[in-house]
Amino acid sequence: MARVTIKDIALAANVSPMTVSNVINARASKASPETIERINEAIRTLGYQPNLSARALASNASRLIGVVVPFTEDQNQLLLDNPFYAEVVSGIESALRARGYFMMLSGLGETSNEVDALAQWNVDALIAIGIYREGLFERLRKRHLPTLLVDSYLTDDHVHHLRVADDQAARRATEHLIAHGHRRIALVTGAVRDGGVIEQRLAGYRLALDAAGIAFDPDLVLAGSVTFDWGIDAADQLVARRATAAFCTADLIAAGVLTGLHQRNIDIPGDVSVLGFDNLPVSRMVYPALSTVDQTILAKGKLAGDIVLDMLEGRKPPRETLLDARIIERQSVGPVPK
Amino acid sequence: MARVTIKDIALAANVSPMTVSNVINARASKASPETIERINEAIRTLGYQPNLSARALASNASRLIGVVVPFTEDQNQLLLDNPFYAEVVSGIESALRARGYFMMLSGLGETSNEVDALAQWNVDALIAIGIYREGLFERLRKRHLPTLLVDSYLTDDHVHHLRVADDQAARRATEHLIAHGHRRIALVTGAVRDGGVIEQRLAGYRLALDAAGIAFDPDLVLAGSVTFDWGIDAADQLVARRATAAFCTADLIAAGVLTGLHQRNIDIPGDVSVLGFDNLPVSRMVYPALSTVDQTILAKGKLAGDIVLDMLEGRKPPRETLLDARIIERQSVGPVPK
DNA sequence: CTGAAAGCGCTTACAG
DNA sequence: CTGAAAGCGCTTACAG
Repeated sequence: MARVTIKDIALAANVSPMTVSNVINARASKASPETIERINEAIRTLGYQPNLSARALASNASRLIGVVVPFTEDQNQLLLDNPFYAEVVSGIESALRARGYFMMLSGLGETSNEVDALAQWNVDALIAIGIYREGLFERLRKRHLPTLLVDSYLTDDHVHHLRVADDQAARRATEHLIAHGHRRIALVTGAVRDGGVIEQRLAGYRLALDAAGIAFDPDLVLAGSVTFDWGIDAADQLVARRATAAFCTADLIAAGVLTGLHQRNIDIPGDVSVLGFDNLPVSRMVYPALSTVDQTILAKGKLAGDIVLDMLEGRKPPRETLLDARIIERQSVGPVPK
Repeated sequence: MARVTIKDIALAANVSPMTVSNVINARASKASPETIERINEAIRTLGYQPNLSARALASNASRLIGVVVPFTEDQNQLLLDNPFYAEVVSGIESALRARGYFMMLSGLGETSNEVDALAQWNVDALIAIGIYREGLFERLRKRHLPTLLVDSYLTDDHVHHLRVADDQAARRATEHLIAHGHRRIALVTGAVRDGGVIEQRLAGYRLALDAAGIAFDPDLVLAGSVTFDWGIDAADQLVARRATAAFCTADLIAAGVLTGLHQRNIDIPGDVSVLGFDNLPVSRMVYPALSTVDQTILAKGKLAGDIVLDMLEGRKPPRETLLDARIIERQSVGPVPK
């Protein structure tokens, strides 16, 4: 039982292989209704499955989209430490699947060449999530692949962008805390990097402070990494610096802050208010339930998929797509203690 | 700048394309050191990248592994609702990448034919996670693809298995609760299905009860779904049925139970003890930190990748691989209240 | 140690 | 509306 090919179908339906190809690819008006019916019948009875490698080779288009997610060298896996990635990827996958494309997912290290690997499969386009390192970016731009950068501020004429309006979102978040009477508001965050998302959020935070006439205190910016453990550590400094509220630029960090605060028997939000960012599922699971900035991650992923396919199908989506974020009020933010 | 092919290399190095092919594929002893050096030089300067579609077509092997994760029809995305999948997939991806294979990831619905899609790409093998439905299984077995089932008890001669020793793990978990003096121990779980993992855990739970001389009470088995929300609801019944401890067959459920209990001002573990299963990252983030059964998910994913590649490379791994699970003690389990 | 030839399963101009 | 031919970029026996 060798693989059934287009030739077998052609034989069975009494046409040439090329007519079969035309019918399969729905190039209408290229075959009579009867021919089409005969061919489809043959496809059904013989159980024909197109060979996509062959198609990709011949047509120079693969219907394959490469998705790269950064990972750090020391922990060699992706998705894991931040559920954010899982959710974006999930959104992308469903958007692609809905439109008949396939996803090739790869982690992307600092030095290695996973992008090359994807290129070898002739992916039609690339979606890169959270790329900020210039080096990687250079590597990406060398291939003239249609590329969508999610959550990156690196600029280039040949690249499309999708992100939330980070400065605005951070500004609103900070204002939310100010509206509850807080003035000593810490920003707990990952590393601030050029071209990264956190830089923008820091700017939004400062804008809100300025507008409220609160002096910016660099000691209140606690930059570490986007991890639960960093949040636990940051709780110490929060207390030491007498902050009454913490705006965390990731729910993962916020969850850590909550845990760190519990360990010191500090009441949330009685003593300290905590606001997150992302609205990950985990934000509902912690105690107290975390107030956070919703960035509709899943929708973002789907949109990423759709934008990239629009690019491929010549629908010229805008170079930059900005998503709105809104605050979800739960139990972790309250009025400033007297 | 057309694509540089094997021919270009051959031309530049003054050999035939087939020698280039031999060198690229490291078929040793097939070329003199000088030839090899000349070819590699040409590859470097011309920036040659093999076309994997062409290779797959010609060699009838793709180095592509299909990974399918079930999703439910109503919510059309994968990974999302259970971080467990994200972590397994992450493990698989890194194992495959380390050995030069690629992962093709797809959601798998009840009725749809994503497996067909993967087959069209000529994946060399399939890893299916959490497949229990007979229908799907039939579809899988029809293709004579090497297949590894993760967390499934469906049996078939042509399939390999990887899972934790669920009955044993559940038994030990229940015994852990019994050792703390509990006798009214609820089992909070997803739907119990033939060929599913939960069936086995239920069996282990009963074994532990029997061994301790505790009568099995069907009212104490709370079966819903593997979700946070189900956990919240289950908390009500826990109270109504006067359970002093809950063994949850997933951390996600346990997180919900914690939240539901908090809403009723029930102290954990003072009034009710809660034990989870999985040791997801979230189990550290909830309050109190969740005692749980560690099933080393990431390692499991890596192992899944390695087993499948061993199969492909003719190393004949055992048909069934069983993982051990151990209990991680944190703060959610305590002595039975007097 | 190296090569000429055929073929993997498709699609793409080009004809008719 | 349909077909014969060439080609996509590789690999695989088979020779020498």
